[in-house]
Amino acid sequence: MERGDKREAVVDAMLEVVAEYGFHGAPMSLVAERANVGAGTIYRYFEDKDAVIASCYQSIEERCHAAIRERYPEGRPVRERFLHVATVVARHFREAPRDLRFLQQFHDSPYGADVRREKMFGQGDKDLVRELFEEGRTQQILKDLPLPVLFALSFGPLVHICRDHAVGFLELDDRLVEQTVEACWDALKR
Amino acid sequence: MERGDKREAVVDAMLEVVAEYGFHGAPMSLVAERANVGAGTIYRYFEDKDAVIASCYQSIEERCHAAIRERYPEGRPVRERFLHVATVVARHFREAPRDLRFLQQFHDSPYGADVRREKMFGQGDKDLVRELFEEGRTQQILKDLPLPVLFALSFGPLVHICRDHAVGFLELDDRLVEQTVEACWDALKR
Amino acid sequence: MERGDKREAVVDAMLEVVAEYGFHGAPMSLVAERANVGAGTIYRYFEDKDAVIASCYQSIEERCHAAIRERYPEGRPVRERFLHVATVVARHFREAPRDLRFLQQFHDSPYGADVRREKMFGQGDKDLVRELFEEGRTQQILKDLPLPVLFALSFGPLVHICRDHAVGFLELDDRLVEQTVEACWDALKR
Amino acid sequence: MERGDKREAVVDAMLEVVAEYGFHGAPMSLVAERANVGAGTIYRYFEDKDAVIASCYQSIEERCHAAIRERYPEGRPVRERFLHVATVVARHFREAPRDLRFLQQFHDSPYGADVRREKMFGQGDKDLVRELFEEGRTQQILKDLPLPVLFALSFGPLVHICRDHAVGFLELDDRLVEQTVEACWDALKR
DNA sequence: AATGAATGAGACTTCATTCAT
DNA sequence: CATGAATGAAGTCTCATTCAT
Repeated sequence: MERGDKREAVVDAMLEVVAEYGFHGAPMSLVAERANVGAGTIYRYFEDKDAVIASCYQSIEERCHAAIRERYPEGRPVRERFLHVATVVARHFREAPRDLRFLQQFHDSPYGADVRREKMFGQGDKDLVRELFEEGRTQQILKDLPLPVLFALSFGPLVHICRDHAVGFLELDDRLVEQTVEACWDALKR
Repeated sequence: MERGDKREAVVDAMLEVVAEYGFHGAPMSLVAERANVGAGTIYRYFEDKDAVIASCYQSIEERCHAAIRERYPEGRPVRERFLHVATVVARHFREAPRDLRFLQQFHDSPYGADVRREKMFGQGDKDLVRELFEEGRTQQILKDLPLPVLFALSFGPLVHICRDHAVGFLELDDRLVEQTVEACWDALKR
Repeated sequence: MERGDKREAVVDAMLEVVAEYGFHGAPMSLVAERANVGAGTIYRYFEDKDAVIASCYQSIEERCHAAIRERYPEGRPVRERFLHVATVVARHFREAPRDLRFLQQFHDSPYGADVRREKMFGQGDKDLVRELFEEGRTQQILKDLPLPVLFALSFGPLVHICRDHAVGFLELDDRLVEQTVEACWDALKR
Repeated sequence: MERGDKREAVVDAMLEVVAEYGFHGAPMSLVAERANVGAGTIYRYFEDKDAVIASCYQSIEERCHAAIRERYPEGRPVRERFLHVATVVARHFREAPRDLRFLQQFHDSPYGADVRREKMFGQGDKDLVRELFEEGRTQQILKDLPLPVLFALSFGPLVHICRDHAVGFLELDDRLVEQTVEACWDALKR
C-alpha cells in the first residue's frame, strides 16, 4: 500500500459506513476495520472523527466539481450550460448513491454546520453556477427570483430523484434524467 | 399535568433537541430534562429512544397533513388544488422550522428507513396528492412523468427554500412563496 | 448504602489505588471496582478523573486539619504550640500512610499544580501555623528566617520520617516522634 | 552525532519532559521528538520506557554525587564535612530545578520503588554521608538518633527549600542556603 | 543502525435503559 | 405512576512498542 492510500482508505470507509448506517452506526472501530487499518492509524491522518467526516464531504464535493467542469460548454447559451450542469449532476449522483446518501446525512446534521454556508456544490461550482444563473436572470431568460430560489428549483428535484433512484422508487435512466432536467428548465425560464 | 401531557412533552422535547443539536447531542437525559420528566418516565410511554423519534415524525406528519386538509379545494381544478397544497406546505414549514429541521435529519438517516417507503408527507396526504397528480397526468394537464418525479419537482424546491429561509439565506415572504409555487407549476405542467 | 456513601467510596478507592500504584495504575475502571460502583457512577459525582483526585486531596487535607485543631493549645507559648502541631502531624501520617503516599505523589505532580500555591497543610492550618511562626519570629524565639524556610525545617523532616516508617526503614514510635520533633525545634529556635 | 550521544539525548529529553509535564504528558513520541531521534531508536538503547526513566534517575544521582565529591573536605571535622555536603546539595538543586522536579515525581512514584531502598542520594553518597553521620553520632557530636532520622533532619528541609525556590516561593541566595544549613546543623547536633 | 508509520490494548467518558424507592 | 441513581456496554482517542524500509 502506497503512501496516502491509507488516508484515502479511511475516507472511503467512513463514507461507506455513514452512507449505509448513518452517523450512528459509524464507530471509528468499524471504519478502521473497513479501511483495513488499525484503529489508531486513523489518528495519524486526522485530528479526530469530525475531521474524517469533513474530508468525506470535501472528497464528494471535488468529485462533483470535476464532473461539472468536464466538458463544460463554456461560452454557450445559458440554457445549454444549465442542461449540462443539471444533467451531469443528476447522472453523477445516480452513479454514486453513496456520495448522495452521505451528503444528505451530512448536510443538515450539525456536522455540516460549517459548510452549510457554502451552497449545494461547494465554492468553485457555486461560483460557476451562480454566474450562470445571474447571467440568465440579467438577460431575462430566467425568472426574476432570488438565487437561492433558482438553486432550489434546479437542484432540489434532481437530488430528490437521485435518492428515489437509489432507494428503488424509480428507474432513473438517461431519458428520464433528460426529461426531469427539461422540467427544471421550465421552472426556471421565463 | 394530565394524562398524555407527559407523552406529548417528551415528543416535543425530543423534536426540539434533535432539531437543535442533531441525533447526536440528543441524549435521553436532556430530553427528559426539557420535558420536565424523570428519565425513567419516558420508558412508560415509549419502548425506547427510536420509538420517541418515530413519534416525533408522526407528529410532524400529522401537523402537515392537517394543514393541507384545511380548506382543501376539493373538486376544484388540478392547478388550483396543486397551488393550495404547495403554498400550504411551504408556509407551514416556514412557520415551523423545527419540524423542518427534524424532518431533514430524520428523513435520510437510518431512523427514517422504515418510513421512507411512504413518500414525502406521509400516507394520508400522499394519497391525496398522488390522486391529484394522477388525475392531472391523465387529463394531460401535467407532464407524463413518473409520480416520484412529479413529487420531486414540486416538493424538492419547496423544502429547499424553507430551509434557506430557516438558515437565513432567504427572506421567504408570501409573495416569494407564491412565485416559487408558480415556478413549480411550470415544471409540472405540459 | 446511604446517600453520599458512593461518593466517599470513590474517593477512598482512588486514594487507595493511587497510593498503591501511582497515578499510573489508577484507571477509572479499577477505582470503580474497588469502590464497588459502576464505572459510569463515578461521573454522577465527579466531573472527571481530575475532580476525583482533587477530592482525595481535600479529604486528606481536612483530616490533617482536624487533627491539628483537636486539643490545639490555643494561647499557650510558641514552643508548646509547635510541639503540638509537629507531633500531631507526624503521628497522623504515621497512622495514615495511604494519605501520605497519595500526598507525595500528588504534591509535585501536575495534578497538584493548582494546590501547590497553598502550603503544605492547606489554607486553614497554614494560617494557624503561619501565625505561630510569625509570632515566634517576632518574639525572637525563632530564627529570623523566611516563613517557607521555617516550614521546611519543621515539616520536611517529619514527612520524611513518616515515609521512612511507612516503607519500613524506621520504627517510628512515640518516643522517636518526640525526639525528632524536639530536633526540629532546635532547628527553629534561636 | 557520536555514539552514545543519542542515548544521552533521550535521557535528557525524558528528564525535561517529565519535569515539565509529569509522567503523564511524557509520551515516548514527545521524548523522541525533543531528543531529535526516531521513536523506534529509543528502543535500541533502552528496554522500555521504565528503563529510560530509571536512567534519568541514575543520571541525576551521578551529578549530585559528583557535586558532593568535588572538594569534599576529607578528614576534616564532622561539622565541616556536613556543612560542605548540605551546602553543595542545596546549591546543586537550586541550580538544577529540572533534576529536582524529576526526582520528586520519581521518588514516591511506583517508578522509584526499586530505588527507594537506597536512601536519598544514591549508593555512593549515601555511604559517604552515612559514614559522616555514624562518626558524628559515635563521637557524640550528633544526637543519638537513627540514621534515617538524621538524614531526614538534614535533607528534608534542603529539598524543601529548593522546591520553594524553583516554584518561586522563596529567593534562595547563598546567604539563605548558609543559614538553612546552619539550622539543619542545629537540629542534628547535641 | 535509524526511522517513523502502523498497531491495538486500554484509558477516559457518555448515555440508553433499568429498577428500587 | 413517577423518579433518578445506578449501571456497563460501547464510543473516541492515546500511546508504548514493533517492524519493514
